[in-house]
Amino acid sequence: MSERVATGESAEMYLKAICELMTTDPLVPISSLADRLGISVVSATEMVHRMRDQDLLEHKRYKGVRLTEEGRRGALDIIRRHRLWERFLVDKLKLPWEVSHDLACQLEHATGAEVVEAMATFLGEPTHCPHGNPIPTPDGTMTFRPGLSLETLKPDENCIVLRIRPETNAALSYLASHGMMPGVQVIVKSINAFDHLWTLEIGGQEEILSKAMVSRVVVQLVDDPTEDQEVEKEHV
Amino acid sequence: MSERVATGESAEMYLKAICELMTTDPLVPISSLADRLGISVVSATEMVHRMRDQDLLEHKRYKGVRLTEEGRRGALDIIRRHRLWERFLVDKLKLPWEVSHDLACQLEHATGAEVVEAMATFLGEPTHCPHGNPIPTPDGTMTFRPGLSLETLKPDENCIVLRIRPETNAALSYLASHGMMPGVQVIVKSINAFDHLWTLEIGGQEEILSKAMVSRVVVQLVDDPTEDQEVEKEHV
DNA sequence: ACGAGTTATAAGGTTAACCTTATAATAAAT
DNA sequence: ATTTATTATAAGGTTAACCTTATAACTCGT
Ligand SMILES: [Mn+2]
Ligand SMILES: [Mn+2]
Ligand SMILES: [Mn+2]
Ligand SMILES: [Mn+2]
Repeated sequence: MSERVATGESAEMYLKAICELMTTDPLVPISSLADRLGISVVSATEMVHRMRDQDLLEHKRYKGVRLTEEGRRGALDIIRRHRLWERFLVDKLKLPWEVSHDLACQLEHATGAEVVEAMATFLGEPTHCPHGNPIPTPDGTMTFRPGLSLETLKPDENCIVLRIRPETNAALSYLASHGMMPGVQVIVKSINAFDHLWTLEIGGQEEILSKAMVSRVVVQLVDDPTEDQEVEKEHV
Repeated sequence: MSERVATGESAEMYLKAICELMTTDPLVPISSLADRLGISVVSATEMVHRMRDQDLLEHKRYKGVRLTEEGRRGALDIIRRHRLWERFLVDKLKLPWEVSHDLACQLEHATGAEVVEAMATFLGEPTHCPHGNPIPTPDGTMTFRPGLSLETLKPDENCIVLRIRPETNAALSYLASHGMMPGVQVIVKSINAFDHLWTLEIGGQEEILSKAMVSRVVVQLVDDPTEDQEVEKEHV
C-alpha cells in the first residue's frame, strides 16, 4: 500500500467515506459526505477544497466529488487497515463484533504500512472483515463477493447473509442484537407494504426489521430451502 | 485503569514524559520537559498551566512540575498501553525491537481500556516491555526489578542487562546495533577516564560506548563470572 | 421559463497546540 | 549584595479543523 498519501486523521476519514459512498453514487454530493461524517456542509466543502488541491479528489460543482486514482489508493489503504484491525479485535482479542468497528476506526489512523502488513501476515491474510466486507489488497484491489440486497427478496425466499453495509456502529449493534450477521440463514416470512416492516426468520428466530435495516444486508440466495444449503457445500 | 483522564494525545505525552522524568527528579523543570518533548519552553509552560487547571499536576514556580495522584494514574495508564503494544509488536508481529517503541507511541493514544485489557489477556499478562521496563498494572502499580546503572560498574565486573532507560528510538537503535539488550551478558573491559569511553564485552563481542549510552543501561551483577551465570539458575 | 430547493461561497468565530520575540521575576553563585 | 543564568509571562502569530449566519449561484421539476 506504499506511502501514506493523506495527512491527518480527518482527511483519512473523508477518503474512506467518499470511497464507500461512491459504491452507490459515482459522484458523491458534498451534502451526503457531510451527513455521513456528521459535520456541516460548509466545513465539508472547505475540506473538499483542501483535498482537491492535494489531488485526492475531483469536484464537479453542484454535482459532487469523485476520488482521483491517488485518492482511491489512499482510501483503500485506510479501509485495509480498518478491516484488518477489525479482524484482530474480533479473532484475537475476542471483542464483540459490534464494537470492533468503532475501535478499529481509532486504530486505523495510528498504523503505518509496516505494522499493517505484519498484522495481515499475523492474521493469515484474511480476505473479509467480520462484517463480511472485503479487505483491499496491498496493491489496491477490492473484490466483493457477488450478492444481492435482502430487500430485493420476496416472501418464502431463503438466503445466507454475506455482509452488512454500510458499516456503522449503531446499525451493526442493532442488527447483531437481532442475530443478523454473516453466515446466518435468513428466510423472508412476510413483507408489510404499508409500514415497510419485514418479518424474517433469522437463524431460526423470528424477527421484525424495517426496510431501512433490511436494505443494509447483502445476501446470497439458497435455491432450495429443503436441500440444506447446497451453496455451502463447496469442496474446501 | 478505569476512565480516560487526559484529553488529547498531547496531554498524554506530557503525562508520560513527566512520569518518566520524575524517576530522576522529583520536581521536573519545565525546561527538561520541553526538551524531552521537543517543543519550546513557552509552549510547554502554556500546556503545563492547562494541565494544572485540570488537576493533573502541580507546578512549583521556578522549581518544576510534579504529577498529582490523578496525573500519576493517567501516566501509568498510558505507559501500560505503550508497553503492552510494544510486546504485541515484537512478540506477535515480529517487528524489530528498536522500532517497536515509536510504533507503540502512535498506538498508545488510539486505544481505550477495553482493548488494552483484552490485549493484556491475549499476551498472557506480561510484566515487562521488550526493553526490560515494567508494565504498570491496571490498578496503578509499577515495580522495577532491582538493578544498578552500568556506569557504576568497574573493570572486570560481569553483569546481565535488565533494561534500557529512558527509551528513545535513537538510543534503542544505537544500543541494539551494538548487541545491547535485556538478557545479554556484559563484562566491563576498561574505562577511559579522559574521553569517557567504555570498552565492553557485550554477548561475547567487544564494543565501545560513550558514558552517556552506558548510563542508560541498567544491569544486575553476576557475582562470579566463571560460575556461569548463577543468577539465571533460578528454578522455573 | 420560472420559482423552489439545493449547492456554493463569503465572512467572521472558535479551539487546541504549536511558534517567536521580548520583558519581567526569581534563584544561585560569586 | 550584586551579577548571571534560569524561569516565567506577555504579546502576537500560525495552522488545521471545525462552527454559524448570510448571500449568491445553480439545477430541476412543473
Ligand atoms: Mn477512523
Ligand atoms: Mn467491518
Ligand atoms: Mn505517543
Ligand atoms: Mn519499551
